[in-house]
Amino acid sequence: MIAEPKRRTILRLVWDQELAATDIAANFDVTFGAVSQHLAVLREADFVMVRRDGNKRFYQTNKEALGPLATVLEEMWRTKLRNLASTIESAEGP
Amino acid sequence: MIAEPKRRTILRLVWDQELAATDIAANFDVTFGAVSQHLAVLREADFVMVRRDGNKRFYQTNKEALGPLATVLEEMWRTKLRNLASTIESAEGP
DNA sequence: AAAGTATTTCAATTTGAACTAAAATAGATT
DNA sequence: AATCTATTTTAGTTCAAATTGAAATACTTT
Repeated sequence: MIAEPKRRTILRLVWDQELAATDIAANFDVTFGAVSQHLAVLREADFVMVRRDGNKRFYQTNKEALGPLATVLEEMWRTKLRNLASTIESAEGP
Repeated sequence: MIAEPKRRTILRLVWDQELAATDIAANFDVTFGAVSQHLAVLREADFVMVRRDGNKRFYQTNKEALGPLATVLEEMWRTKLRNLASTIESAEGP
């Protein structure tokens, strides 16, 4: 779930700012549709909130729904734990 | 890589003792070949050392090659971080 | 209303990892 | 040398998840 690196990146992108789906998608080199599907997964897990404004949908991380994971992720991005998850996921040896 | 639970279990099994491939495989309910392939992955990453003794190959975790991951894994098995990795991998929302 | 922009959803494809079964390698035992 | 035990390797299968491309939905602008 949050193992998927793109989804973690998305959570980080909208961690403390809203971004429209387009702007989120701009950060990846897969199709808009693919990103939209990642957003759907995050939405279903309630890990992001969506605000509709006219045409656009603004996403933002729902830290509360993340519970203890919120702290964990913040730690990961901030400290020496930064690469823990991705290391564990994808460590390829020295 | 180390995201794969069986591989983490293997590292744990041979964390501070040597075990022959057979004995490692006995801990899983997949075929011997499958386990051997996990061992191959760990070998290629240099995360395990192999000692050949006659017929058998004795495996043991190469903590040094793991670097900081060694500590992280030990922590995971010992403390509240226990489920961090698996939580991150498989969190499915509230 | 027609055309454009933003986004989601769907069906089909691709990809990659793990698995099985079987063949190959190699040392040990009879 | 033939067989047995231990292990790896290979080829092919399976399965889930990510991706694509296209169609569908919905709001905006002209």
